[in-house]
Amino acid sequence: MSCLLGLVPCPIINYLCSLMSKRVRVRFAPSPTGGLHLGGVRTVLYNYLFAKKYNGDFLVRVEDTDQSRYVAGAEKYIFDTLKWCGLEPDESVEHGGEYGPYRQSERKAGYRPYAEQLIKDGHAYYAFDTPEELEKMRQAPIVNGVKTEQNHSHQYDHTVRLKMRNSLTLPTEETNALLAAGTKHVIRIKMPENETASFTDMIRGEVSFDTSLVDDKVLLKADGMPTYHLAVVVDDYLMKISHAFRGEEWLPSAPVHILLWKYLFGLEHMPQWAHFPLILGPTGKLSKRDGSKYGFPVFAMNWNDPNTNELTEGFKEKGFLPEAFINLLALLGWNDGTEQEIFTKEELIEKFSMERVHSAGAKFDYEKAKWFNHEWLKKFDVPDLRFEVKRLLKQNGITVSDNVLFDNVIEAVKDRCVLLPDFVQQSSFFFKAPETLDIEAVKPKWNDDKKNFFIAYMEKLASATEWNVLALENSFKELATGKGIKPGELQLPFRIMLVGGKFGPPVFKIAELLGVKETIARIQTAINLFG
RNA sequence: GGCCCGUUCGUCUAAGGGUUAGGACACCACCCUUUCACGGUGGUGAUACGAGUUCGAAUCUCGUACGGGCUACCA
Repeated sequence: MSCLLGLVPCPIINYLCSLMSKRVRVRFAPSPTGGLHLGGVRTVLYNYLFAKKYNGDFLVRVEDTDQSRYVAGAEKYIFDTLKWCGLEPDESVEHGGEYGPYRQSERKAGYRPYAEQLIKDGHAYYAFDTPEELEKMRQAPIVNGVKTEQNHSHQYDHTVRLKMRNSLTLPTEETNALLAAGTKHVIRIKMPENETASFTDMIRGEVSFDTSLVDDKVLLKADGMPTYHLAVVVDDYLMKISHAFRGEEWLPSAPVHILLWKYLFGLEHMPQWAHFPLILGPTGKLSKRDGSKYGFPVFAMNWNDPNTNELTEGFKEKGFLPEAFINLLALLGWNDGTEQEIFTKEELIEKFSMERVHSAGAKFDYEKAKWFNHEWLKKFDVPDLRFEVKRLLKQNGITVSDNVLFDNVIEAVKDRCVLLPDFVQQSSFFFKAPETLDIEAVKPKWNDDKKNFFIAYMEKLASATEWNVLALENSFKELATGKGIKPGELQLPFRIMLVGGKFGPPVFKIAELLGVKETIARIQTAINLFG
């Protein structure tokens, strides 16, 4: 890592130089094991924003090398999520590109040579230990043969590797014989002793590790698949990744990756790294369980686990707009330094900067998330909402035939909706007379005077020459005053007649949109009902 | 247990040695509105603790406490 002159060890200059000297290429590497949760989507988002900001490439490759956890359908789900969020990759399984294949399982054969090279160079070794032997090793150092809370696991590291069955302890001939016989084995990295592995995190600054304290991670599994550690380094190199961003949970494995870069390709080719803070739930790291427990989604879209047949609700189905979703996610751990909170995707791309991402974890607040959606609903114009609202109404058995009315209704109603499904309650009554009226809200104060008022009002409406909010309101108040009733006392009954309940836009606005015929019909129906 | 990361209102955060520690969500009050909202005005509310450096510390250093992550042939 050096800047152009190679003299000034300044991270910022190095960083700027790296931006100038190579094309920005970032990647997201999901494992197809389930739904994409908030943290996952935010990782995608920050990767995407960074790539787009510097006119770079955003690549998605799939980590499907753990077959025991592979879930059919999860890969498609992940790409569907990216599509919904508007964060589509430039290169991926689905989008093609010149660095494929983009599934690790399809790259399987390519990883072993790198692991073998490490062995040749003395940085890795074959290990033949069986699961039972490993278990025995982990039990061994425990005092009095008892596992305790304080001392429960033991690493496969420099303190024990010379007591295990591997190519460091076995004679060369025996190792070769075992390999020739096709004995199950893994390849482990040989972590050096007393070295410091360090790097400059774009968010946290310098982070360093004592290599003596890191274990000899498996690089190549017995089935020939690479572990994440080998795969991420090899693929990032081959795919020319310039910046690698991932969650904070990866920070402890950084020394392994740093060493692999050093041994395999040279540290000067290692991407710039940043580790994002975790997104926390009410009681700790946000988990799938938090969703059902506290009643908010944790996945971007509905995830139906084919193994358990368990459905986890998503933000999409809950009624969030994708624009609001990425907005709220972007602000969970980043801000642009001003007081602006509502950002379009284009603004986020323009203003995003990795240096302003927080280093501390952020607790997810569902109330604030809903506020973002509300703001976006208000910000949206009617045409932006037609499709979704129509779909929701249809789902609830309401067919819209009058498109002019439909637009007017959306306009009248959208500011009072927080989530998309709120449109159903707020607008159904415009297209379909309420099936039940909240009689209890009217009955106690209902009397003949009021009844007569509405009978007279119907007549007045029937002959009205003007049909708009102002005219309706004026004639209503005139008539009420003339009959010696306070107009205010009549507004609630009028609302119940038209809407069925105590909600919706201003009552005269509703009457205006409903039109003369429907308004009179509803008053008549209600009068009959109230008696 | 070991290693790593972190710590400003209940929550998300601003403040890069000098501010009455600012904003947003939530909450409360009032205004608007005789529905519910939107909107407007105001209010309650924070630098984890202890040392040190400094004329001056939320800010720099150290320690303590607390929280989180990792410690798999999972990613």
